[in-house]
Amino acid sequence: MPSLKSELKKRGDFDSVEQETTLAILRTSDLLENRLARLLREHGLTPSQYNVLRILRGEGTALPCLDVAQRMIQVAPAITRVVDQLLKLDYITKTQSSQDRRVYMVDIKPSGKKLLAKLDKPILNLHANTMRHISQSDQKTLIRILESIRDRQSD
Amino acid sequence: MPSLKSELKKRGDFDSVEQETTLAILRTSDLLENRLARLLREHGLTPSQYNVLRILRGEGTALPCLDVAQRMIQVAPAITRVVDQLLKLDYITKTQSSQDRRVYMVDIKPSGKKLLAKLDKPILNLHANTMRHISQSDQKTLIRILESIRDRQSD
DNA sequence: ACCCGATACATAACATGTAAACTATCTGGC
DNA sequence: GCCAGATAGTTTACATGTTATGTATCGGGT
Repeated sequence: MPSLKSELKKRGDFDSVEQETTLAILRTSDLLENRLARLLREHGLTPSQYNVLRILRGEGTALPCLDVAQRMIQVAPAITRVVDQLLKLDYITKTQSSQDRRVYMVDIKPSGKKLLAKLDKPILNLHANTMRHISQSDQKTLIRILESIRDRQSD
Repeated sequence: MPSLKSELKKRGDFDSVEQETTLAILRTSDLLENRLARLLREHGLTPSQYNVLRILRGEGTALPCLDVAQRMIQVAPAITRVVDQLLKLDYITKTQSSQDRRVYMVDIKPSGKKLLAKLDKPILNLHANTMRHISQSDQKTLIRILESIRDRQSD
């Protein structure tokens, strides 16, 4: 563990470098989430709905609800509702599996794919714009450090 | 709370380094948020409630609701409810200002300060543990890059 | 064949974020 | 003074995340 005590004294608002790092990540994430949410809202989608569609398009085949949940790092109840929403919006299908009747397979419809296709470029632009002042080298550094933070976690 | 962080690395034709950077930030933030939320929950607090208490303790004096909201980068309606919750929990006070009767000042009570004092060390430990494998130098790099991402945003 | 634990979802209850509309109050210009 | 517009908060409606709990179904061991 790094030298906590030496840093404790003059850190101003922060109790430790670790805390400052954490807050920096949380704040930045919040900013990015909001920007993405705003863009998606213009197209009538929420971030969760968008993520489900992205997963289904990426997979290229129908998936059980829980598989979608797993890829979104989310819990079952959240998926149930998002799937319901997307069904209402007519972007996906949901069919009970005949092999295992507990399972419901969801798949993206052409209308969903069309919507995603319309979103691809604006979203790419959004991300490019957000990072336009950050060098590729800094971005790679960022990715590397963040990855090591995530990978080293036990739970 | 999921805890299964499958790092799927699929590169679509519209992916980019910028997008990867964004996703890295969002995923890491999600992880950190969840860990903090779990710790706070053990003490009966939500992250929002904790943040309000932290702000009030840090300020050292009563604040108008909207000032609290501003510091949390949140919108008014969210604050109204969190303040209500904290009132019910008896951790804060809320009094109408006599100068401007539209304004309601909120302040932390001794019970709130006591709770925060109990939380300080566990939270410090949590952050330290999360970052235990990350060098101080990497953390500072991280903070610098994230800061420049946030600072360069127009909105 | 039957029961019991595991699995896939769904539902309920709660907290929070967002936008939009509403109330109360203040303030500047007339 | 009075009124129009701004400001502080609240309320409402909606989507989502969380935990706890319920329901249907599957599957293995006896």
